[in-house]
Amino acid sequence: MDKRQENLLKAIVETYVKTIKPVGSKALCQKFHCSSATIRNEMAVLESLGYIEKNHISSGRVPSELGYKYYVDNLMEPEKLTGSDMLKLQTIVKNHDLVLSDAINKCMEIISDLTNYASIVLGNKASDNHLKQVSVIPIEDGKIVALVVSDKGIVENKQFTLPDNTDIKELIKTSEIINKMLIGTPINEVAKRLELEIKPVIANQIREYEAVYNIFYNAFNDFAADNHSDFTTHGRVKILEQPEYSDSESIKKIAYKLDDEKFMKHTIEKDSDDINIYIGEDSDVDNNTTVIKRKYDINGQTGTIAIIGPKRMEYARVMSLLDYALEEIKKKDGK
Amino acid sequence: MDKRQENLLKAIVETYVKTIKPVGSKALCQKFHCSSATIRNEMAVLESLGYIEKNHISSGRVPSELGYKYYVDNLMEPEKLTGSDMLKLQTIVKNHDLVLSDAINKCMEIISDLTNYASIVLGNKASDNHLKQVSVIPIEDGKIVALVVSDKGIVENKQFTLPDNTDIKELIKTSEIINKMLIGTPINEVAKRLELEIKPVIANQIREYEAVYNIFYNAFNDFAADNHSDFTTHGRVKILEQPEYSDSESIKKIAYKLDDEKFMKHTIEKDSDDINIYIGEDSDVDNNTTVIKRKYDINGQTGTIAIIGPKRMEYARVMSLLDYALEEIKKKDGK
DNA sequence: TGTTAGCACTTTGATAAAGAAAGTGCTAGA
DNA sequence: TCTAGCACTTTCTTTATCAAAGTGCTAACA
Repeated sequence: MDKRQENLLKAIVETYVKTIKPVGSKALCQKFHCSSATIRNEMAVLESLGYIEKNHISSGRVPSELGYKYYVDNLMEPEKLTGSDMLKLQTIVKNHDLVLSDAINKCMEIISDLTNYASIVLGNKASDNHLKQVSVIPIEDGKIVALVVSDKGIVENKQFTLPDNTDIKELIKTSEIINKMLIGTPINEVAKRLELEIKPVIANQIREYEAVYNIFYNAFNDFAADNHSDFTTHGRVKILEQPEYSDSESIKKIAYKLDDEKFMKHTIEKDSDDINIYIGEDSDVDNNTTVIKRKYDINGQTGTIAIIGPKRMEYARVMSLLDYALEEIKKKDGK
Repeated sequence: MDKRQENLLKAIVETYVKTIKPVGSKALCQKFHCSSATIRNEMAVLESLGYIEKNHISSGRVPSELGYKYYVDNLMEPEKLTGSDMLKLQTIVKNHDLVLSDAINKCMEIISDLTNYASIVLGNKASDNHLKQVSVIPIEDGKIVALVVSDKGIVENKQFTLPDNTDIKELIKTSEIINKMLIGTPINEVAKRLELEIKPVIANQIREYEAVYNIFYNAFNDFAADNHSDFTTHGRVKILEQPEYSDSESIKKIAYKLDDEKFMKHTIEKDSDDINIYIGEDSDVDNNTTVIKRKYDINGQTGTIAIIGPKRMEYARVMSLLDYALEEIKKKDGK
């Protein structure tokens, strides 16, 4: 591919992203100062290389998956955000006195609004959360709430009906023992240590220790790997405005995928790179869909954010929006 | 309307619900032991009364909104559930040792699965929740988590960055004061009492009392009226299987509504009757949609459950499913 | 007076035909 | 190496046709 062919591919991708219509040779004459026939010849080359495709023999060209990939890897230029886009993100970050995770969520909500793509925020992994405190609070009707708080501020709670013969005091005593012995343990390892270290200890001190043990065991299991609730989606409906999802079959497909938390988590956690762009087939969502995911680490708080939209995505703009949002948040969180 | 006309309306509604096709006169001959012409004459009467409609001059008949209402109020007979339906609900209620609210949620999820309608569970109102405990837990980076627990077991948590000059001890001391003075207060009144009763008290005892006060004020405000998180939707995607939502415009419309928590809460809370059935226009969702809502009170735990589906809903079956689920839960919770 | 057979009439929905629009590939000449 | 020209292809839209389904009405019947 020579320079002109690269420029042509770039122009085809960017025109198609804007117009959503297959790009014909005539449309690009002006930009390249040559005739449509010349463009057609070059297009034939790009097509033989697999970067662009035709829907049918006499239609304009559409970027192929390979074409998008080449564009993203080699041709895309960073896009300058509009003042309005920047302002909206700034307003969020500055005006509200939000903690980090709320600020990230708000920003991703805004980005989803601005672009009509869906967005996802996935917080720290369970293994990055360490036990800070467990407590037991009696509520009405002989029930209790077990609370688990991690050092990152994630809170999980679960209600239990207090088994007969169990004294609330025994639960509280056990929670104190746990707090003494297990603080700082990665959340997903607590259940194991509970069995190995706590159970033998309470066996001597607590009367109904089996029942008590089970309550804590269940509470922690809910908070264990892959099950913590620090996962938020925005714009699951907004994305339906994209014409790629305008027939009911596509709508259902994308809606089901976005609704499937387990699947989305897996897609977003699968590679360990800082930035991944999964285009079409690679997205595992739908041949027409792209997932852009990106890790963040702001003063030790880590997580992943992702944007889900059509393959025909405004790649440069999305990258800039994510950059800008993370930078603004970092700036503010630092001060 | 005489008896035969009522039976005819009943047959039209039930046939249409099953077949989703306008009901012609021929289809009902057998059932009524008469000719299609007779049925046509009776249909003309029902149409003039506004209970059924035609899509076009030569199409079969479809129940009108008024027709559905009449059916629900006067003609519908309680439906015997299939063994399989009952079994699925029983399995949930019995096998898992779930607390009440989890059991209700699970059941509504099952009902949504069984029917392909969406379902909603709305727990106790903020005013039914009374303060049980507030606590402050320091986490990393000088942040804290403020926890509010109600007597119904609802837990809300909010992170704050600890303002400079604020000592965590002052926060904890304040939380103890609140726990001493305000336990039992309806959650939505706490913010007010905080200002009137707590603020003056801590003004003398706490150094940076303004900052401390603000943290608790904000924490409670989040838990106040209409903002508590005890609201769950199931089957927002499942409902798209209904042919009423098969063109993209209808899909988007229902998806937006179901995604709008504020709107759904309002729809489900608006009347104070035990059971309300909002058909079509009345549902405020969509002319093709019905909302069935129903309050429950199981041993003092109150709330509302709702089913959202097409106007062409299996009314009798849904009512029976809701009845059965609530009864099973009540049975189990009592023992 | 209620019921029914018969028939003309209407709308829908599927299928096919026709023509315009958009765009390509290829050839030949500059 | 570029370009003008042209035949060719596919899609999209419009129009026509025809069977299917169902109604309303009339007239006859029990």
